[in-house]
Amino acid sequence: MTVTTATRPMRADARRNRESILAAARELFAESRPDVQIDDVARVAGVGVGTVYRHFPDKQALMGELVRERFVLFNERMRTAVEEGEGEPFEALAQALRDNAASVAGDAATRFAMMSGGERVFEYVGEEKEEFLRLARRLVLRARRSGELNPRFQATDIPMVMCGVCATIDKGGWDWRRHLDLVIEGMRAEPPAPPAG
Amino acid sequence: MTVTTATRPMRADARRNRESILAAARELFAESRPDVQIDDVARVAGVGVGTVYRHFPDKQALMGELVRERFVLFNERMRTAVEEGEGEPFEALAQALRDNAASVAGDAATRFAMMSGGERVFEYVGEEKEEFLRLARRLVLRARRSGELNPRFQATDIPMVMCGVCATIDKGGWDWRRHLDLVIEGMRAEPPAPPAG
DNA sequence: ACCTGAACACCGTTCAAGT
DNA sequence: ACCTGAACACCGTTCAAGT
Repeated sequence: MTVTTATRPMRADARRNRESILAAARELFAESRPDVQIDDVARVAGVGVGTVYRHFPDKQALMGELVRERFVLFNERMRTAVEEGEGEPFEALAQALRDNAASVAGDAATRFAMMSGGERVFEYVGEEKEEFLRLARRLVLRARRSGELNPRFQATDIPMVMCGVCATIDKGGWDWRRHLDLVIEGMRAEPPAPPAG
Repeated sequence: MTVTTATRPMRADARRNRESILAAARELFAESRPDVQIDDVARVAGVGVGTVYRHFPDKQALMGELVRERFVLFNERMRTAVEEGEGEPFEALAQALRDNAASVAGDAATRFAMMSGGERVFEYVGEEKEEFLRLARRLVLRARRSGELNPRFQATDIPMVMCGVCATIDKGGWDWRRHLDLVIEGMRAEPPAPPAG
């Protein structure tokens, strides 16, 4: 007897509208710098404002869905790292971070949603965030056992550093790859002390 | 013949008002989570809204001044590191970063202004930002010469990593000290290759 | 020279009426 | 069951009138 949120299938037009709204949001959030208005999202999606609010209780929920979908991609990448990184556990972890960072770097809409959407945005990503952490724990544990990962590094540090790198992606002309590489260097275990003498 | 922005002294009541407004802004930005209204700033400062706008062209300018004042403190700390860190250049740099991060960590108002104020906020901090970079360059150069700093680390990486750490200060229950320590480990030069054999 | 606050503009959100 | 868009509420900003 499992408890599932009973989501009966949507009417076809409603489903289409929902997709149009998300597509419009992605387009507008990605392009416009100052801020995006729900009226514009509705217009570009070809629906009334009320329809946007029928699908998403408020603006943050709409942003939250963009973030949630990005997390689904993060998790796919993390799963690949778990499955295929057996041989080089540290490098598998590092490369998953690089790929996920590149993934946000290429998605201005989600970045905007994550950064300026406030905490509430992540309320809509609960399940995916948990799955992310489960996968992170597996990657971290394995890399730690291989001795290449700094033993003080924790799985929860992964979203932390991702957030840090992400925050610097479109500011100050900085180079996020350089930032991430720096962090990855910090994640490496210190090499064993040289043989005495 | 130097060009200075001719700022004639303000009338005493105007100066007092300006200070009240900044104090009110600091108080409100630090406390209220969702967002702060200019009307509230004016009320707490005991002035009319128009007075706020007479002193600060818009909300971002007000936030910008909070950030600017924090940068003045950053720079004081950086100068101390330059002057007193001769003996241990890497540690001097690292400790300046730790102290400045602690400084923002204890100032929710500025943090809020930096994070949610958008790029425009930093337009009001130009001079202090340049001075910060000058000091950063001196610290980095010296630490690099000592051989303790990763030679690929640049002065402009300092605001970048500060921004990254800062972005994670009041989210997700993360530990910013841990985050910064990780980055500092990444900044360290790799130890010389062990003697062949 | 500076202050005030009512009025305006803008944009997130609601809801009565429609299919 | 879902859609529409005019109306409302909220808040940043302006400006005519005041000292």
